[in-house]
Amino acid sequence: MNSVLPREYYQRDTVIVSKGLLGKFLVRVIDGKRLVGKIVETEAYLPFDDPAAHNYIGKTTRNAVQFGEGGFTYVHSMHQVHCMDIVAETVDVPGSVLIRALEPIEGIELMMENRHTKNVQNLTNGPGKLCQALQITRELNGVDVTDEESMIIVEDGELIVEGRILTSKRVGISKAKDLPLRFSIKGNVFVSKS
DNA sequence: CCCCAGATTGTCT
DNA sequence: GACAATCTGGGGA
Repeated sequence: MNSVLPREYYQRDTVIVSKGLLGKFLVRVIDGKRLVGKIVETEAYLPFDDPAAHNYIGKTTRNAVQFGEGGFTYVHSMHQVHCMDIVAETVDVPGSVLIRALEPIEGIELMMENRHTKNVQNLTNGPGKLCQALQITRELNGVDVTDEESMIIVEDGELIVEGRILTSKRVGISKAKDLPLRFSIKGNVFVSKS
């Protein structure tokens, strides 16, 4: 088993954390069973002056966790679908990293049940899909991913060097849509399509 | 209390 | 590639 990434890992610039989380393992523990996916695609939502970020309108009940310390989950739902971020930086610096796609590693059978499909490439290749596969709902908002006892943790994995990172425009937003803040592992087939 | 926009997905053309 | 499905939080009246 890999070591859990420490708090300090997240207390850095949002873009640095977004790139750094590529190749790391997202672990969801359900009844002692581990569902594991390697993070292959992320997007950065900046702490300030980012009109596409949920923090742009200021602190609200929904986005409050973004204004807290780094290393906690931020789960929200829209269009009857859930999305999960991991909060970066520190108190009152509300940057976050949207987890857009995973490569399934462990617990694939259960992910298939949750997604009602046996197509491995269609299990976790999108922010809403991976939340369904890992049973992530908004009760899991604000979970500490640096605590081994949590139901969601992030474990150390591969270091993806700059040359293997594909940088592109963020997906599915209407504001600040041209900023190059989407990061993925070049050539990985589990990266979301659109 | 009502209205609306939104970090999506699956399906149909 | 277009579009509907249909939920939640925020903001204004």
